[in-house]
Amino acid sequence: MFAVTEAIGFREVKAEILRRITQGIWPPGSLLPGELALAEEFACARATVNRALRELDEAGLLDRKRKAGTRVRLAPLRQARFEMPIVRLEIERTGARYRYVLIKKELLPAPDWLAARLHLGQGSTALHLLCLHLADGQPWQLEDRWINAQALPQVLDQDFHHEGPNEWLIRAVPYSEVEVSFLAAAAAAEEVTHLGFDPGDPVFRVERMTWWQSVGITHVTLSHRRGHRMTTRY
Amino acid sequence: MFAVTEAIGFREVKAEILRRITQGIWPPGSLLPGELALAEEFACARATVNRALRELDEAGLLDRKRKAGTRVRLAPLRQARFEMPIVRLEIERTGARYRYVLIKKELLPAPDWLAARLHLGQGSTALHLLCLHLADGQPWQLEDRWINAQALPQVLDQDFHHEGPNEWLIRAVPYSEVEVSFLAAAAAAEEVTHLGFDPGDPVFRVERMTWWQSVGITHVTLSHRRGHRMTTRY
DNA sequence: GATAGGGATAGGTGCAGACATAAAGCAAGG
DNA sequence: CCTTGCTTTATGTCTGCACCTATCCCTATC
Repeated sequence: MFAVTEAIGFREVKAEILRRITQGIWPPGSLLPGELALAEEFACARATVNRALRELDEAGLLDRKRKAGTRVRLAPLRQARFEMPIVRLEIERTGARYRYVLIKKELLPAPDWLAARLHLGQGSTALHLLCLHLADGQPWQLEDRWINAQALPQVLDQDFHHEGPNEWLIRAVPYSEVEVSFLAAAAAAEEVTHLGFDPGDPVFRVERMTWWQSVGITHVTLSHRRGHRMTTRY
Repeated sequence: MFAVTEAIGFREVKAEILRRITQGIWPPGSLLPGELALAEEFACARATVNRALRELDEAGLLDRKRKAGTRVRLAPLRQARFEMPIVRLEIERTGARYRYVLIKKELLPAPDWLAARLHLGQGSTALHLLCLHLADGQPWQLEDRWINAQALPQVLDQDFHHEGPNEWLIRAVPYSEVEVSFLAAAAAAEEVTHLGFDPGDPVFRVERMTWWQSVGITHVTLSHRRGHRMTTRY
């Protein structure tokens, strides 16, 4: 038939609005036209404009309030998003051969710091695991994990000699809340022994805690090999 | 009139689907009913189901493909999102008094490593700045910044004695691409001098590079005070 | 002048229907 | 058996419409 006018998609609307923001046509703090006006300008439905604006809002570039309208954020919210895949996949993706070693496994009364952070009651017991993940035989990541044995009695049936607790937990246990921290620390004894650091060397650590409906499930400290970086691009 | 049946919102649909996933009703890898079937079950429009599913997909819990349908991810994509506010706001939010000091400002030929990482041509010049951000008089963050002086000639008119380059850049310069890295490093001379570290102490560093339409704008290394953690909860 | 009430407005979300598009899977042909 | 191409189908997206709700802001009142 006749050439149909290209349908305007939310991506195009989003791109154009982004352009106007980055090029200063709509400077920081300024008020954007209403959704209806934009829909008219772009010759599309308001829902399309809405989605574009909503995504830019989520990306931290806009500030939207009912009745007040949509404004360009004074300082764009800067955020970084990191993917943290399972170690095995991360290693295999580099082309290296993955190997896993269980170094220690012990059932202990939960230490105070653990009880406090996971909100455990007095006298709780926890399974403590120390595991090493290797890439082509080289130490890659040391995993120091505590698992709430009350909340997860089935954990005692696992031997964790051939599969890390990480992958088992992901498969077997849901979580509702997570806290992740990144930090730099001086290499401790176990990091010296298993990752080849010298005492006091800077180590990049990730700490992760998870809860399921307010009950603490697990706490893990992941220590990375020398020179490890967590990088993201967007 | 008569009691109107509560409209089903995408949040409710999302919550119910999430419940079925976390409680194992729809185990990892399983195929969910189609959007149409779900819309019928929840007595809502397909668009509502679509939004719920789309958000769960973005959260990394689902894997959606046209024609193939929607599946529960075998391993939920684990991701962490960090907000990185402007240092001043971060400090003021803790209730502390913010202070900023310019330590060094020099115009230099871009060093090779910088030229390589920002894709600068031979013989480029760059403005090098060293700044300290303090909270209640205590060093909080050391900012070691390089700015492409070719791409941003107006940077030479700034004196940066009363405002950090960070805030000026945010206000004045757009960017199209960003790379952020987190890492642990041994304290270097400047970190020892200005942040009170002992030589070799572990320092948490953030490196950030930005480009505007493929031309490098700035590279910054942010070194944090002792014990700094980057934390997120979700 | 301070405050409480009441539009008017902008975004938030819902619905039903339509077409677009990717891709799985079957079928025909080599 | 392998490749190519078609059909089918689930998701992706858009359109218009409607109603809800938070809020700004103006006005009436104390």
